[in-house]
Amino acid sequence: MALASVNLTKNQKTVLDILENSSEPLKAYTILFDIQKKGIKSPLQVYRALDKLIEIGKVHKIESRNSYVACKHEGCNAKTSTSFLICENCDSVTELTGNNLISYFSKQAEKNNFNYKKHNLEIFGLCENCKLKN
Amino acid sequence: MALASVNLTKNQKTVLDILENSSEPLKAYTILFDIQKKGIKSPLQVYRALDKLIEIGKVHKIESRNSYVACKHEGCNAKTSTSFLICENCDSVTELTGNNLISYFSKQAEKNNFNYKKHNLEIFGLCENCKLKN
DNA sequence: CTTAAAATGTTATATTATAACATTACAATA
DNA sequence: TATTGTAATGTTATAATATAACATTTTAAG
Repeated sequence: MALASVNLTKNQKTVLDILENSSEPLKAYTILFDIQKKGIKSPLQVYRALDKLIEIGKVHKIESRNSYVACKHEGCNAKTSTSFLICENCDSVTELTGNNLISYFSKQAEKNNFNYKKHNLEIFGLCENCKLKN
Repeated sequence: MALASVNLTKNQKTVLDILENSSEPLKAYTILFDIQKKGIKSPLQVYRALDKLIEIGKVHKIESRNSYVACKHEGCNAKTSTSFLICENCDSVTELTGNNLISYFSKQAEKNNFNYKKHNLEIFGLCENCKLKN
């Protein structure tokens, strides 16, 4: 079986590759336009690759921006939950890790008799670089 | 000046009214179809009303669902930040309030030298009713 | 009243995402 | 290796979500 990445297909590898080499989140149609040389011609091919990559946790979607970002954490367990710091100035994105968020949210949910399963968290503000510049 | 709601225009009132009387979040085009009798004919009229209502904090957007929900908290200060519990079974939505989340996120952000401004949080799972049924 | 800002009405179009269906690749196993 | 079932692909069309542009009207403040 080996690592999930070993099993990626051509289209999936192509899409993951462009995301991993991007310094910022990309939109589906941006990905499409950037890789039309590599045989991917239709939106659906991009979306299907993204779906799979998200499913195995190699890519996360940033909901508020309709953008996609490659996960940098080897063996990231965020197949479902994601937590991001998003810079409003330069659009850079940092992923928060660690389970302390999950246990915190579980408790918050419990107070409302709600059974926690997963979450999306997007924190907006200024990254270190942009803080210094302003 | 008085309360923000006093200053709402006809279209804004119409859109807010349908959201406040809905038991669940609504999509923009659902709102449009539901209120065409009241003189709203184009998507833009709905989106403009929504933009304004979001700006004054009477409505929040649920990013992962492209849906909109009326805020039930009198004088809600969540003009920008939002925190929701979303039931995966029945799609009901509960808004979390209180500033403890904000101070928690500020600290998490600071650990990454990130200057917190606002956030969107969406927690998915089972609401109290659906927990009991399953 | 006047005037400036905000909201409206309308048409067109941009952006994001999925449906449907025929075909191909591929791994498990009989 | 032949079979077979699952996943992935390729392709066309279309659905769903959201904004641009611009002329006009309403509104509230001075």
